[in-house]
Amino acid sequence: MKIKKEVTIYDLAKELNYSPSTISRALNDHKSISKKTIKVIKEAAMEMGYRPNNLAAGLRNNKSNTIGVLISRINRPFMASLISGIEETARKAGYNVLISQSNDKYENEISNCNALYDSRITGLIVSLSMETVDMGHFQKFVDKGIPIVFVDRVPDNFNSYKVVIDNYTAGYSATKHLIEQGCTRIAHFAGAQHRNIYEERKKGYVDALQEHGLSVEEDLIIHFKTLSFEEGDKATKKLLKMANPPDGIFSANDTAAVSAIMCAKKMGVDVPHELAVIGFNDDPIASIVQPSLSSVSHPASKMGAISARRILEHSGQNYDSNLSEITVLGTEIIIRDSSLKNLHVLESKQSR
Amino acid sequence: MKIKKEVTIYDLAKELNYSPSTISRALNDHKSISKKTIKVIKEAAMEMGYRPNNLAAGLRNNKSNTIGVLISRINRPFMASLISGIEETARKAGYNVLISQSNDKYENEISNCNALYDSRITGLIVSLSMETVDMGHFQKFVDKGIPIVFVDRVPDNFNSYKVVIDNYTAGYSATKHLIEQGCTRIAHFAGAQHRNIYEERKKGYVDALQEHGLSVEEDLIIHFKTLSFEEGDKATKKLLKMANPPDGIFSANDTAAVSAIMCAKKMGVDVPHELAVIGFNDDPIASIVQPSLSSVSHPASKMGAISARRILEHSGQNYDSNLSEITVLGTEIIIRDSSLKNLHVLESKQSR
DNA sequence: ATAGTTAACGGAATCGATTGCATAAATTTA
DNA sequence: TAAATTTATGCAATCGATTCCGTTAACTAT
Repeated sequence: MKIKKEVTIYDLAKELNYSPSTISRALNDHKSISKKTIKVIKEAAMEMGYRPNNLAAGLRNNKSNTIGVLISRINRPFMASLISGIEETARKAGYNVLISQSNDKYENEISNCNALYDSRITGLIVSLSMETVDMGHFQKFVDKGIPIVFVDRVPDNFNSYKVVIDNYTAGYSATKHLIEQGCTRIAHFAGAQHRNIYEERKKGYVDALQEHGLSVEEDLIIHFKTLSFEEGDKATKKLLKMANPPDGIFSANDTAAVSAIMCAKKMGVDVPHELAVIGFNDDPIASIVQPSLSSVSHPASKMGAISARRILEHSGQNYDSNLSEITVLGTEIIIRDSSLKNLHVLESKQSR
Repeated sequence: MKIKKEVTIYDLAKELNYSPSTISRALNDHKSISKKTIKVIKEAAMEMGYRPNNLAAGLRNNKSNTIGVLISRINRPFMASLISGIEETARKAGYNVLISQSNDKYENEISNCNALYDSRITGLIVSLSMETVDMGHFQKFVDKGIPIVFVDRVPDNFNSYKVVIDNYTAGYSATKHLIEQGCTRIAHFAGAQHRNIYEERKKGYVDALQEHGLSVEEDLIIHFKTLSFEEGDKATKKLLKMANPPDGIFSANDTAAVSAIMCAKKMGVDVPHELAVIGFNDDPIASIVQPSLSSVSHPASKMGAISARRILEHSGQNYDSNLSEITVLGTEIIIRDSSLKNLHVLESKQSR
């Protein structure tokens, strides 16, 4: 197999009798090169099959036109959509996207962080691992002036760009929705409380209860480790066996919410009339499960796009150094069957 | 904000009174450097916070220890798991992963392909876009000796590594399963026939019918464009309204299969007794929908891991140049409620 | 017409790691 | 002990693009 040699700006220079400097400038539309020369050079470059060597340029400029992404897991609907949004935006601007997953392990987050750092990424987009508390591994980026955008799972003790949703309001609204549907004993499937998103969702839940004159019962707040299907199943079983079981559940994610629905059905508990359920994320499963799951929809892809744009803006020319800019996006309560008690009441009235 | 300067091998050389060559060799465990010197240099490197500059090394070696991934869409369960497998394997070997999605557009595939090429990736992992027919854009990789691994959606006219599942057998088995459950008029939701996976699944379907003495009716084979939920809903409606409707459906993906189940329920057709359904991919929704969807499970993450390993092996030293190595993985029929007629028959017999 | 500008381009250093070749020292062999 | 190896290290070119600093020529202003 013959290996073709790559065309460089030196080859172009020789061919066209220009210096490499001129070639380089022409290819970058430098103002001090005449339009005519630029045209000639670009055409020759095209014809000779010239392709820029990003590594060489990166070495010289000490950056690689690459955005690094550091997340917990790729194969979660939210994360996949997030990446999708990042990739789309980045690529349109001619940037590459490097991904790495921590699998929610602090150690992996550190080593991936270092690997991305070594790759001279232009900026870093992070959704923290479940375990992460100390933020030391991100300091080197700050020291080097490399922008970091935290998405969704963000730290509260680190000054940087942040792109989040209003978890508090979402939690409040979801809970309020259940209250409006007539629930009076609402349980909450809470995530790890050192992660902002879960803490805020819980706060919204608590405040909604209190502001509507309902008591907050610790028994009804289940603290999950991973909000998995299994955990949800177990928690639901326990709740429904209580002497005074809840009539509603606000789950901090959809996986656990779906497990609650399925567990309730298995136990002969009617959803939504005996137990109304609302989840979080609006995963694809939410509209498939029966009764379909009400949920809070998350603009995942948009969050990715915005995060990428933050980095592009930061490395652009007209960049206004305001490192702690926080973007808060709205959410939407998607009401489906799992929480719709009122309508049904209405219907049964009509059918009498 | 103060920007810290990076430590290079020259800094180490000056500090330790060695030449940069020695530093470089020591850091790479070159045999011609004494273990003592290596130890001294590595410790100093650690202490001074040295981090290798991948761009410089990449420029010199004309490769970047990076695996490029070119897929249609990230936010599909199968693809997300595939990437997850690639990333995990690559990172363990110290490789980075660059991702790009074509959104199933031929044009995007070409431009992403070029972008990855320009990034001097060590190898490329591809799952073809729905539109791709011509393979010209991959030739430059071959010319440069850069390995390409096609995964899942592979070409049949291009000599390269391939990692696939046995789609024919899977299609055959899925159809056979329906036949064994007593179905006699089995419809097929077929994908774009120029993509190997869909063509082979259909072939398996056709052969299974014929070998079991069932006729192949063109009316029962619906050719989809994207196998979306909407398409599936429409197709199911049409099928069930036929004078002689099918009693089984083998769908080439789960999305369309789920839509069939939901459509049938809406139309009052009992699944599985009046209509048995089996899908493909074993997406998370398969176990959530009711009745739960039988499906063919795809070892997505494993396929990703194997693909990555192919590239690592290729660029390793003891590489045996056998460019057309094809890996075929097995699949598993996951039987759930949507296709289980026999058991039910048994149960109803017992209950008499 | 002469000084002052501007436009268009070239020279050469630079980014940081790698490596073929050369050399010096240490060790073994004859 | 001289010669032949082996071991450990240094020199300097190289990868390809970028950019600071000139330099020349053409052009403008006074």
